[in-house]
Amino acid sequence: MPENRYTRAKQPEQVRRALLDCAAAIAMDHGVAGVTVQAVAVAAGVTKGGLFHHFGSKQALIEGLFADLLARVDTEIDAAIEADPKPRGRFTRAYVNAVFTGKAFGFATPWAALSMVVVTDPPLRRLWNDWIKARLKRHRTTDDAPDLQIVRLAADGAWLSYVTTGQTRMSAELRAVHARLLAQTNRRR
Amino acid sequence: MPENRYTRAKQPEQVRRALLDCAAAIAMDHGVAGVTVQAVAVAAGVTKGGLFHHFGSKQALIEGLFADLLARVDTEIDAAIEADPKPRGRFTRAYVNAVFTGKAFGFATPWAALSMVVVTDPPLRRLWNDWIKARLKRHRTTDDAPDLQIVRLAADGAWLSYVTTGQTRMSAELRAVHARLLAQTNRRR
DNA sequence: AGAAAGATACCGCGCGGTAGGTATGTTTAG
DNA sequence: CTAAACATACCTACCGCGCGGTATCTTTCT
Repeated sequence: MPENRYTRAKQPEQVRRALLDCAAAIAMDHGVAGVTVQAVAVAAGVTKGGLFHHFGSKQALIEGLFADLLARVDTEIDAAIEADPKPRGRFTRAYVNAVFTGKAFGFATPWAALSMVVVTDPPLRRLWNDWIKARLKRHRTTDDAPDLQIVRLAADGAWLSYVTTGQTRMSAELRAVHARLLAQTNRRR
Repeated sequence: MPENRYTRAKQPEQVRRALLDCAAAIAMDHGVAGVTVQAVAVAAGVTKGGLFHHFGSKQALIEGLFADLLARVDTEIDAAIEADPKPRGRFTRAYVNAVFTGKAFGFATPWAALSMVVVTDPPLRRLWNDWIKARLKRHRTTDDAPDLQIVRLAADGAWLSYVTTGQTRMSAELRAVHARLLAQTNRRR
């Protein structure tokens, strides 16, 4: 039964998306170590060779995934900022909300797994640093204050705590922290 | 030239220590991915077989390293607490100082590399969770307050920020955060 | 003598990556 | 209009390497 396997519809865009999404999904529930070229390829219904056609190396795949995630975060945060009537702390609030309840890099997202390799991997680290640096510069008129910085750091810490506990749902304690941090961005100091 | 290779002085304690220290050193400047059984063994001047005599598996080695680090942190924090005259926020202050300037798991320690795998590795995660949980319970009379929790979270966030920037020295900005967090533990609320 | 400490040699596996083929699409010459 | 010519997308099969781990032997300590 020599059924021909070369019958795939050619939709490079869709395949690329599928590869990215599958990589994210695998990173999410098998850990970043589970993100092997093979696994991603078969999950996307493609072979390894096909994957390497879109991404020249595993590194390229990871960076692509990372960039994609950052892009989503960007749109999410921009939307939140635009909807925020109060100038001061706009970005910080958007950031905190993104971390705690965001669809892009909140809890229970591929971000959790990926951000770990960010620490290890210099190229990825650069991408992240550039991103946060650019955002801070862009919002320096509304968010450049020591107390807001601490709020953002605490959000990072909360996120880290959440990740290390490995819970799937957010604890009441963390929700309380969330509320408290938001309040802190509104308080006059 | 049949030079005899079995000339090692037998000091198992020292070898064990060397293995742990070398593993830490490698994790520190080659990343956690560089911590291979072979690399650790040769760095400690031992063969793989020798290593496996002390640690039955790689996992055991990692856990041993982790436990060792935690023990150092413990003594460091205990000392700091004992030297602190003011009851409220004792542990939080000790924790913050440990994170920012501590010898055990401050910046530029093997902790940076290791803490990343803590997130990934369930057994290690348990060890960490148990540790912090026990400490918090132990100091609940002095450090169980929402504002102190936020201070600790911010310290974690600062540590994360430091690690992701990959700097070897602490920036002036982070030093300012350090001071600010310490001050926050003393403030009456 | 016997156990602990360590050395040597070897294995299987799964990984990232490559080589070369075959379909499907797009452009262009007659 | 059509068919050759080329480019893109994807597949199959394979490779080398380095890893964690094991089996077995030799030396040293008590």
